[in-house]
Amino acid sequence: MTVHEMADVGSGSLDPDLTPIEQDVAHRVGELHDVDFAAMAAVANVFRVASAVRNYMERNVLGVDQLSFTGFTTLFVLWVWGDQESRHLAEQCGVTKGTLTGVVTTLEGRDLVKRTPNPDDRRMVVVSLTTKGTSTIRRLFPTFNQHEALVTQRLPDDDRRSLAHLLREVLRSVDQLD
Amino acid sequence: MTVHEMADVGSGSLDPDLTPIEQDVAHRVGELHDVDFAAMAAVANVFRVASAVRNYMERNVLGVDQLSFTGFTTLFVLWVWGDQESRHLAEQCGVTKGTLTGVVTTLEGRDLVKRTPNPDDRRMVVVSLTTKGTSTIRRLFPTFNQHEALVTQRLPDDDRRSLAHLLREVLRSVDQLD
DNA sequence: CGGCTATCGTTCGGGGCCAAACGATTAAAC
DNA sequence: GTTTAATCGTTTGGCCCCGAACGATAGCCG
Repeated sequence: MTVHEMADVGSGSLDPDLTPIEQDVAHRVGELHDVDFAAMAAVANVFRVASAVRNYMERNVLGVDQLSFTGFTTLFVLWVWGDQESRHLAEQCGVTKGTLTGVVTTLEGRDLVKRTPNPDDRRMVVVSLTTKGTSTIRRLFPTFNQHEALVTQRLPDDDRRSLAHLLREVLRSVDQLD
Repeated sequence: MTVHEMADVGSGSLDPDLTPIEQDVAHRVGELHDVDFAAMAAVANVFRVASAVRNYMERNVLGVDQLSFTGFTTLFVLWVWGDQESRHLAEQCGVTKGTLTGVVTTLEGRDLVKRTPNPDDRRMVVVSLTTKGTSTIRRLFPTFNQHEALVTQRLPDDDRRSLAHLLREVLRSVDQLD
C-alpha cells in the first residue's frame, strides 16, 4: 500500500506501530504519489538500528579497549577463520582493501595483529592475530554476544530468527542487483 | 538455542537458511558455551544489510549528485520537517552536532542548504533548504524510494512491514538500555 | 547589576570509509 | 625473453564520524 492509498483510507488509519518520526513522514510525503512506504520504513529502520547498535557497542563493550567496530570485526574474522590475506580479510569485514590497510595499521600499532609478507608471492601480505589479539577477542566476544542479546531483548527467540531471515533476503536482493 | 545446544543435536542440523559465512561461524564458535546464536545472527545481518544498501544507494542513486548518504538524509529531513535548528537536525539525522557542522558546511558549499543566525538567540543557527536543495531532494527522493523497493524486492509487502516492525522493537530495546 | 550555570554551534584530534591512482610483483603472450 | 596485462597492498584526497574542549550567548539568582 502506498502512502497515497493509505491517505485514501483516512489519516486516522495510520499504523499505530509507526514511530512518531515515521508518522510525520507518512503525512508529509503523502503529497507524492506511488511512494512505497513499506520499503521506505524497512530500509530506514535498518539504518536507524545499525547506527544505534553500533554506537551502543562502541560505548559499552569496545570503548574500554579503544576498539572501533571494524577493528573488533577484524579480530573476530581472524579468530574464526584464521590467518587471512588482506583482500580476503577486507571482503569478509565488509570494507575496501584501502580501508583495511588503515585498520590493520591501527591494530598492528596496538600489537593485536601482525603482517607477514608471503615469500612465495611477494605481492601478498598475510594478517594474523598476535597472542595479545587472541586473548583480546576471546575475552571480548562473550561480552559482545551478551549485549547482542540485550539490544534484542524485546524480541523472543523466534522473532530474532525471523529478523535474521528477512535481512538475509534483503542481502540476496542487493546481490542480485550488482 | 545456543550453538552448544545446537551442536548437541548434531552438526547436520544447521539451519539451511544460514549464509555460508554464518555456517562457518556456527562451527568455529561452537567451542564456546552459551553463545546466543539467534541474537548474533540478527545483529550481524543488520550491519551487513546496512553496509550493502548504503553502498548500493551511494553508487546508484546519490553518486551522480556527489551526495553522501548523510547529506541526502539531511536534505530529506529538511524537506519533510522544514527549517531546523542545528541540534534538532543532528538528532533527526542520527549524528552528533559536531558531525552535522561538517555535513552542513559541505552542503552549503554546493548551495543546497543555507545557515541563518537566529536574531532572537544568537547562539542558534537555523538550517534551511535553498531553491536548488529543494529541487534536488524532490527529484532524488522518488528514485531513492524506487531503489528501496528494489533492494527489498525478494520480500512481499507483508514481510517488509514485519521487518520494519522487528527493527522498531530492537530500537526500543536499545533505547531502554540508556 | 555581576557572577554562576547551562546550552548553542564550532573546532580539533584521531579514526573509519571509499574511489582512484600508484609501484611492485607475477603471469601471460608472442 | 621481452613486452603486456593482471593483481597484490599501499597511498592519496575528500568526506563522514565521534567525543572532548572551546568561545559565545542567554538565563538565573543573589
